Amino acid sequence: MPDFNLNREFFDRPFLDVARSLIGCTLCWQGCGGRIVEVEAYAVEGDAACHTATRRSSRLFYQENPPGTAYVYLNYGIHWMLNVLAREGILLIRALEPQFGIPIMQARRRQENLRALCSGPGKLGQALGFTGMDHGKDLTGGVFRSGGAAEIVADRRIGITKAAELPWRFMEAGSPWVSVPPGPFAVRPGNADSASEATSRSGQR
DNA sequence: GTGCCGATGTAG
DNA sequence: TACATCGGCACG
Repeated sequence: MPDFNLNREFFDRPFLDVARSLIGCTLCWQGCGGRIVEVEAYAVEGDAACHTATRRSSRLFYQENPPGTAYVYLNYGIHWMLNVLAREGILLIRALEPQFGIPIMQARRRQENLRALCSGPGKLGQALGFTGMDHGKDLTGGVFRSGGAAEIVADRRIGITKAAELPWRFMEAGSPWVSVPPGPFAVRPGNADSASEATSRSGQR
């Protein structure tokens, strides 16, 4: 089984490729983390939901930092969101299967249930202890490591109002650790007939 | 199970 | 003012 560090070259690829590749990889931050099962992608150009569309400071940050840099920000005044810069895009790490430092994460979350530890970007940020102090840090030094093969499902992004129809929320198929399971619009990337796939999926519900 | 709602910081 | 969210509470 391959287990190598995800270096600068890994993140310096088209951001959608990086997003898909991250599923099944490992994230370990100061002893806490696990297997990544959900990642959302935002395009630096032409994506109304991306911070770069409305924030000059965000565009500047993207321009001044290389792929593999942490983009951490506070949302709703409460939740720290972990993102990683990639080529032409920013990737939100939304959920992972807890594997490392579980007692510490349980303490930070004040939550015993493993399913509730990292199943959402806010929970993940709290469990791993990310804060604004980590904004701008380099994550290519062993934080991310490759994992085994993963079957990918793509669905619409959630929690946003602008450009929400883009199928840029990537998950591991069948994973019980995601924030929200794939819905009727979910597709397997690379499937030519996504519409019929979505129809048959919704019909099985 | 569903749905509403308040918390709380900050960029624009 | 609008958020890339979450947990608690009401309901039944």
